[in-house]
Amino acid sequence: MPEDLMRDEDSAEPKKPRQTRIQRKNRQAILEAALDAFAEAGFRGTTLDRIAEKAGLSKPNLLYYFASKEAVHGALLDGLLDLWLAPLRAMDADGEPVEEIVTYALKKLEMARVMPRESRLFAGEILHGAPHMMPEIEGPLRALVDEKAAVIADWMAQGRLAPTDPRHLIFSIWATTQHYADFDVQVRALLQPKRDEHFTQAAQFLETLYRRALTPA
Amino acid sequence: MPEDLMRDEDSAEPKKPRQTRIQRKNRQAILEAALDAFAEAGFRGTTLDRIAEKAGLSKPNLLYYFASKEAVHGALLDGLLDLWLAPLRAMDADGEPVEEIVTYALKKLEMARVMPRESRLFAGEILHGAPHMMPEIEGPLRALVDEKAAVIADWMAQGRLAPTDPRHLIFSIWATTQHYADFDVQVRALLQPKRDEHFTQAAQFLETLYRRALTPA
DNA sequence: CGTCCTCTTGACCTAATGGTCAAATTAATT
DNA sequence: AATTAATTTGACCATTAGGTCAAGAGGACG
Repeated sequence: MPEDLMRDEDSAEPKKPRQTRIQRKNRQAILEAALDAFAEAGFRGTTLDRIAEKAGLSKPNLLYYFASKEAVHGALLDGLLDLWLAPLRAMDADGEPVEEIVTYALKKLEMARVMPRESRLFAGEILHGAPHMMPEIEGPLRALVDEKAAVIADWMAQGRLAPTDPRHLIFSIWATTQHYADFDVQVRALLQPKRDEHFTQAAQFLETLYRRALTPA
Repeated sequence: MPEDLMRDEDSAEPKKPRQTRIQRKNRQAILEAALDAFAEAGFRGTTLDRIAEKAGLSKPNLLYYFASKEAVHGALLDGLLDLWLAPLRAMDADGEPVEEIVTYALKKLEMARVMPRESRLFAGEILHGAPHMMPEIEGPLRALVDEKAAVIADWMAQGRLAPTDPRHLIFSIWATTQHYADFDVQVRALLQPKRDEHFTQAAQFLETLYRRALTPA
């Protein structure tokens, strides 16, 4: 999974592979292990030994691939926002407004289901003040939100969507969908323990919620 | 604030004060400082020295009042769930359904505004698997949710509320409201930096959202 | 005002943890 | 096969952090 989170230095110029076979494999294993660990216990709660163990390496060997614990964390975070926002980017100004938004919410829910670790990693980062991600949030994220909020506002102005605050609408979609990843243990504890069935219910609920709230009178 | 989170041993039998004036003051200061610290940096990211410093005590002195870091954390968590669920408890089966739910959501939002630290403390706990709170979640919380879900289901059966999944409805209220506390830095980074004005907007948005989605056709 | 109990602290201990390093081992390359 | 470069690791180090302890300072009260 963290494949998506790894910056590939040489995407434009495949001059020198730079990454040997072994390197690629081990970096990969480290990021995978770290994602697991960080999502579970947070940055401070995760030890290098634990990551190394999960990755099947010795600690010094891990540090041969990443300069520090921070570096591992940073590598994970680097690609995360992009990955996370892909569905929002895909929201099409030329589509049918209600469908676009419902689709967005459902895609986001699906991501929460398939990538709960990424969601938790992100949640932890924001919860503790976004020390690493602030620039990306204030830059690209804000730009994207501004853009899409404008699209939604347009739809509303055209009467194709019941009027409400576009930004808070987006927040509510983030909140309701990520909730199923970030508060997973709580959700599971409060529902019957049928395997992931609740994601289907959640999808139905959210579709109903947003369809009712946004379909123009 | 953590006054509410402190277990008062002697509520029924005021036999022995047990708590001296100094004790009350210092325990209080410690919990207040710890709430700040834990909410900001999480359990593992918070040091006893930091708490002691914030509380204006020496570390050994802090440990005179609480046996361990765990104990401080536990003391904070102990009262938290009760405090957190008070608004849901207040939801009245005899009230007007839509109003009851909208009121609940708005109360919850208000709590997120007034007690963001408590919200973050809770979020961190759940995010990392609820190691301390699981019993309370599976016990009292689940019971309360079951009870209120039944009330909501009743309302829906009576046609006084548009039908949908009651539990997921509750989750959505938790998610959308707590989002403003837990993801505060993100919310602020994406909106104009007007002081807490966004809580008013959020209230309007949420009221609209739930009113539209729940008012029977 | 002396005694007992509460409170406070400086010094100290130990375990955990992030990180280093030189030496050894293994893969590439010629 | 030899040489070079990449990879791996055991031993080590320094710092941090949770927690202890014995002794001292402060308060309550007969």
